[in-house]
Amino acid sequence: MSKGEQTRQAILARAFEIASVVGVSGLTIGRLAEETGLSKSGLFAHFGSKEALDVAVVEEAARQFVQAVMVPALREPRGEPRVRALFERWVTWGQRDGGCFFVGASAELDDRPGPPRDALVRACKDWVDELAKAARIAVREGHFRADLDAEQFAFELYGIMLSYHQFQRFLHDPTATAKTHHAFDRLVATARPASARHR
Amino acid sequence: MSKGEQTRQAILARAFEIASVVGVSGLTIGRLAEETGLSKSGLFAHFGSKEALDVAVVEEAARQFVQAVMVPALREPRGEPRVRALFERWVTWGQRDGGCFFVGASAELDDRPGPPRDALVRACKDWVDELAKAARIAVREGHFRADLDAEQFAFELYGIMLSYHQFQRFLHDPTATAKTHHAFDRLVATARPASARHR
DNA sequence: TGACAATTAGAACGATCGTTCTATTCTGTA
DNA sequence: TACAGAATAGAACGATCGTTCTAATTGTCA
Repeated sequence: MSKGEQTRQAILARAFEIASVVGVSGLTIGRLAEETGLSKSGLFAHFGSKEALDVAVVEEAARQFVQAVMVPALREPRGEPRVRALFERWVTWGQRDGGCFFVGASAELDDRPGPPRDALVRACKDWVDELAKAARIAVREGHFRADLDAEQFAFELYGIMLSYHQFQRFLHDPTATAKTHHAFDRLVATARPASARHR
Repeated sequence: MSKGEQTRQAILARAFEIASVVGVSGLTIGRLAEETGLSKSGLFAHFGSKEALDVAVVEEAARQFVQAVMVPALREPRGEPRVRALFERWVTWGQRDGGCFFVGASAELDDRPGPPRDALVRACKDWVDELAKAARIAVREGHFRADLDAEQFAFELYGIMLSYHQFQRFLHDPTATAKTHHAFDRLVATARPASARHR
């Protein structure tokens, strides 16, 4: 890895952390230069524009998300265990400083068309597809009932995660984590075949 | 209403619209002055600081939410119909320009302590309490089962709404509305007494 | 109607934004 | 080791941010 790519990577790592807290547009080239020990222009040269930096930050976030959530969860056994692992690691991911990058960025960019938004939409869609796919596998494994709507399942799972974020990080509800797990357990219980719907 | 309060109100109405689209910190005094036909300083004098303006915008949003969602829904019959009305009007509220103000503002302010955040938290908590209260009434009316956890119900309802917002406004999923209603129907079905859990 | 207060405009402030130059320092290779 | 190109620094740009003055205008009530 050349010197340039090396510092570029260091910049993005810090940029991702900052943007998780203050948002994509709250991330400023001046502050980022300060915190990485570079000059504004020196840093700027790595990206060419703020918009390109934003895109790179989104891609860095997606990269880290894959490493922290998807890769480990996909090592779990197919079916319900994997669905549960995906969810658990997702929740853990949302506990880092500034909360889930994607939750904040989605709300920020939903009315701002352009490359950064496009990159973020792609990442989120991939994630939803991954959740639905895991649910379909659980159906195939017999853990979930045959007529389960996997995309509907992903939609509702996503909602639980968003609600967790809202109650935990914003409302500071001390029972947020407990509510989140109850909601997940309830959702999974109704996804199981009628014969296994105990709990 | 004096001239001052009159223009102040006109400013806030426009400010709320703008902030719904570009966020609270995206709302700029210069732009707001431009769109209301006032000078920057003339407008500024009504609030004294940007932070005070932000608080006023949050309060204006809460005022409009009460009028558009809560007041009409509370005229519906107690129990499940009222729960349904609250949810339906909530979804409709989220379809205005820029989506639900509170969804965007919550993500924006969750890491920014201060009066604007405090005002927003109060408004959101009031709303969660209202949802839980409606669920408790539905229990009392016999529409929902006696051992229902009303706060858990409100948590999950909130999640469905947030997921709707994400899938509709951000991911542009054409089935977002259908998924939202399915999720709501499923949630309500599991809230009903076992004897009435058809559907 | 006249006078006092409330309201608005206009100009300017320092700070910071993204961006563009030019110049300097560093790195990798022949 | 010398040289070409990559990487970084520094200064400056116009624009816009929130804010503070002072001055002019307008509304309100005796």
